[in-house]
Amino acid sequence: MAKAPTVEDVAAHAGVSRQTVSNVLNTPDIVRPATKQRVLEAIDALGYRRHAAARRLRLRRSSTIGIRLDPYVGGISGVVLDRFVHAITEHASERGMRMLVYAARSTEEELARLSELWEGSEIDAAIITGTFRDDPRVGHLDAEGLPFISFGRPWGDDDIADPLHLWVDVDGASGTRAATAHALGFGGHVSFFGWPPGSGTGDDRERGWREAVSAAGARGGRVIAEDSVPQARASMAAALDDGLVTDALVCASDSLAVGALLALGDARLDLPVIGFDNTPTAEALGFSSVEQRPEDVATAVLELLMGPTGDVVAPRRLESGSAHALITPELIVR
Amino acid sequence: MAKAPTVEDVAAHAGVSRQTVSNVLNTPDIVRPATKQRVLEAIDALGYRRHAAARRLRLRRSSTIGIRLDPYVGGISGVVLDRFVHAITEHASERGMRMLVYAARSTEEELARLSELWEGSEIDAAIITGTFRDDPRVGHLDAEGLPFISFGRPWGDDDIADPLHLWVDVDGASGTRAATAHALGFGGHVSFFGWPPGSGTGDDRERGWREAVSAAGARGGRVIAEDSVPQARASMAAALDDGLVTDALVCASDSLAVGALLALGDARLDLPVIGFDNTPTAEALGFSSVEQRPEDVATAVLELLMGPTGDVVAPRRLESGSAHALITPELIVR
DNA sequence: GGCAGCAATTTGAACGATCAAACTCTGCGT
DNA sequence: ACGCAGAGTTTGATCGTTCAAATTGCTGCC
Repeated sequence: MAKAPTVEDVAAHAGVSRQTVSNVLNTPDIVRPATKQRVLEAIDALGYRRHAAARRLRLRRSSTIGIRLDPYVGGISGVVLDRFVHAITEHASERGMRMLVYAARSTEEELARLSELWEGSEIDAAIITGTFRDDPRVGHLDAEGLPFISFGRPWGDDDIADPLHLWVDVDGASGTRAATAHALGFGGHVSFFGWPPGSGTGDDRERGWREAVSAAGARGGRVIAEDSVPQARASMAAALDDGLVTDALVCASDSLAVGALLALGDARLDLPVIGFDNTPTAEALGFSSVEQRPEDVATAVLELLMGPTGDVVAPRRLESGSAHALITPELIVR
Repeated sequence: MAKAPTVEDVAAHAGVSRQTVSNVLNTPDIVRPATKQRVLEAIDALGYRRHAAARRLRLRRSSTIGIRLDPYVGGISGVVLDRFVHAITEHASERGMRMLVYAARSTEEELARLSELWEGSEIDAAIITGTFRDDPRVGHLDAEGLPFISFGRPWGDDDIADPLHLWVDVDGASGTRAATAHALGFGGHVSFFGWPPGSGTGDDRERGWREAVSAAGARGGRVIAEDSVPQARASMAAALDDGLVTDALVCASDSLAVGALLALGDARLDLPVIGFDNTPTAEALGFSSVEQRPEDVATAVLELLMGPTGDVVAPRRLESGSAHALITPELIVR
């Protein structure tokens, strides 16, 4: 292809100067309409497009956001993140932003990559996911001065009133509450199938079930397993052997739900099982599941990071109550 | 944070000139060891990092590759692509390349986005996926002069001897051949569950089964369904009603396999089912499946696009037989 | 007529890196 | 003593854009 045209070429073609072309693109209001018209025609005629690198150099901003692609670990649940990444890419593009992805196998590697990208001015901000209590990434990124936001709350003592950083999360308790309310339509004994206690996310989801059950004056048991189908199947099989009788089952994840369904099948039992994450597997096997709404998460993330309509990174201030967004998930009934 | 140091700052700190610092970074061999040492120490002391935008502007190359994030359409199979994207991100980073993702809802939108990125010098090359016969993207990208490679073959009359563009694909026939060979261990009647004819990928996978069955002097039927679990379940139920008797089943996808398993369960039948793509669902439900090896695909893609070890985009020439790579998939037995 | 005031446009400089050409220094042969 | 080769290093120019300051052209007013 021929050399790409520059502002100078456009200027010559339109019979104006460099800066006027720049003004047409950046501050069109200060250019006389007739001139603007001529410049726009020249841009069109030459097929001019701003050179991204030159612009970035001059503006000292890359208009790019970094996000990690998590390693594939097998299992069912990468999908929520993948959908989130897709949604954020779409919305970022609408605001003139680009998404740069990086791969990392560990938190240390992730921080190394992020420092590299930030110090090399390749990104203006980062989105981190799967935050946990006392997450080392928070301190590190704060120290580097890299603006960031997390999908996942800090899980501090009071993450809402005393925000340590910007975050967006899904209200897990609300999801299991809705699931439990729906499940109670099948009978008064609704059990919960969750993860070992200690994970913020898991405890939150269990709380929703507990609240809904007690609010309805109903009852239910609680079964625990690690988040893998075989382990879930085994745990649930044991629980059934031990005489767990229940009218419906609310699960902390679709993996647990699949394991439960398999165990129920083995025991020739059939009862409603509700999963969490609404993965393709839930859709394929046809069980109900709580949908995290990654689209809404993506919108909220950009709003906190760039303001309601801006096209530059301008993180919301860390003030009590306004530094986060809590998305209400939706129960998909099947 | 303080202003990031530049080459000039490093130079001053080390008592040398701009260019010497640049030489230490780019052509270390021509710098005297003692000088190099001093410069490296200065770089370390100041925490210097090259400014990506400045470098890109001067070098007229972005060291960035664009790849589309496919919209989430539901169903089971986005996973292969996600794993591929992850793998390519990892390997690209090892070669000093970055991956920029973009979202598009249609082929037209994809081309618009790619033109934008290419004309704005944001990317040096693109990777497209899911190519089909007479894919409009090929002509368009060729016309624009954007170097690209596809994951998925062109499906032309002779895509190997007369390459239209660079491509890497998985040898589907080889996968189903292996699956069928394994299935024949369960009896001499192995059937194939595939998609309606006409899709290159589907026909290719069917061919592998056909070849393996006839090579073994065995027999088998052929059932067809669209790639969705409910449709697969219905088609397979009908086939079973019609008296399809078989010792094992080889499927064109994990979606079909899940549908088949559900139909078999309904009919109280139990026979080995082998899927394709080795999705998390196959792992979760515990059926065998053909693994596409996205890692190998990623390596091959970069090799064709950048040469065996280069760190610049330098597409392989379009010569018969050397413009593609065909990856042999692996049967995962469960 | 002359000039203030303003809008529209132009010119010079800068962003931070690398290439190409110019320069310095040492060692060696004559 | 002089010139030359070559390694090592420095200086000037450039990539394409935007900011800041300077310039031009016009209107209205005294």
